[in-house]
Amino acid sequence: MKPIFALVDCNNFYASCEKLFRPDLTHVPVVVLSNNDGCVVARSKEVKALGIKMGGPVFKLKDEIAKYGIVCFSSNYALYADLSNRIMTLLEEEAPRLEIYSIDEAFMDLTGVDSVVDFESFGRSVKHKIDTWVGIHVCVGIAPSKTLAKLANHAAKKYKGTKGVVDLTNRERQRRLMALVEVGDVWGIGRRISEKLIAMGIKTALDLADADPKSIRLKFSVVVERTVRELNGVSCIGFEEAAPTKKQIICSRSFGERILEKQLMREAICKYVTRAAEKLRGEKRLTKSVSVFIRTSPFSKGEPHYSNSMATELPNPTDDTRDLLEVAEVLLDRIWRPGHRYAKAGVMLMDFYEQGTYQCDMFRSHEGKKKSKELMSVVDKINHSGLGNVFFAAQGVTPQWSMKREHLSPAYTTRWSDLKVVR
DNA sequence: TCTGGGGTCCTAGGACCC
DNA sequence: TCTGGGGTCCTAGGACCC
Repeated sequence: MKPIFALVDCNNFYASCEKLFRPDLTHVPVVVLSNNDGCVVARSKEVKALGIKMGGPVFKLKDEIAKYGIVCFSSNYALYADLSNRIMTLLEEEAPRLEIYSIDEAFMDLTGVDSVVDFESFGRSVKHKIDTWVGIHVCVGIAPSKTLAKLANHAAKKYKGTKGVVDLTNRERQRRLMALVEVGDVWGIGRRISEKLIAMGIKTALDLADADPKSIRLKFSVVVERTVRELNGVSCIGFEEAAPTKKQIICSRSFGERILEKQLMREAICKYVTRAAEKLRGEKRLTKSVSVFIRTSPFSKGEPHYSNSMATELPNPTDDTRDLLEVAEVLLDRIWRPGHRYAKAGVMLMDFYEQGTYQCDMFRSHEGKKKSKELMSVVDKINHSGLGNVFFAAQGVTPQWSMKREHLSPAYTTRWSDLKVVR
């Protein structure tokens, strides 16, 4: 049977989450900022209507923010993740199979569903449920490939008449829509490739669908060839129900203030190592490779730039924070150059092994490994319980370098004291 | 003064081997 | 003077996504 996909995508997700608990902001333009309150990462529909672009640095938007009374929020990932979980849980009840694609969108496998109910009615009932049970509005696009489902969702968002649901299983309808969509709006076609396509005279999604897949492959890559086939209703990107295991883990941050002292940088690196190790244990994996990078701001003029990274192999795969801290500090010693104003640093883990599959060397006792496992699981348990926070002293107690979050909303859904009160 | 963070996949080219 | 062919592995860089 030919597969059918639905893409459910939340409207202006982060901005909608912030508005959910602030009815006074219902029709007010709202933006959500990146870490350090640096760039705009989400916009409410009022802000989009003002023509304000995604990703722009906030300091360049100061005039517009004042002029239109735009309300700014620092990103509050605990809130967004919690609302995302509620939505995904409801979606799981609706479809036999669900692929959670990102924090605010998921693919549903609707293959065969039309023997029970037509696709559009199905989409409408899903939308109604999320809209009313969670209060976050979603759009639904339905089509025989993921790329077309993305396109259908794009149309559901753009055209009011669709009321948020588009069934794009009909070929004629697919072609009519594709003729209206710019090639750069197709999933998988970014800025670089769309520039090249336009120069070749391929301007719309339909032009791309009608291009010869073989010659597209020669000029670009198999990835773009796949997109051409997907636009023609041939599903090349399959359904992935289980989240694939991670191949690398990165923890990096820009600093709230520039770092000049090595001791402060050491604290930051230790903090990132600790977080990365927690994620690694969450993935139930061991790592054999650690890398550390530090850099000055690429934007600052009139000061020397410095950027460096270094990686190392561990003798044995590990998930013990202490092992990782030890090598990370050595790496930092080797790349640290005094006299720079550092803006960002990070830690990357890669080369993962499943727990229990690696042949360990004979110098590390079995007893030692067991102790390490127990210690790490106690640390993780305490930190997840909300009862307290234990950490390694190396990361510092009161970091001066932590990020700026001057417009943070309360933890409405994850902290008792921040619960919304209705009077 | 102030420009995010975390991922994946593909390709080309070099090193090395027989 | 003549200077192959085929394969693998690794890495860096580019491109994309949310």
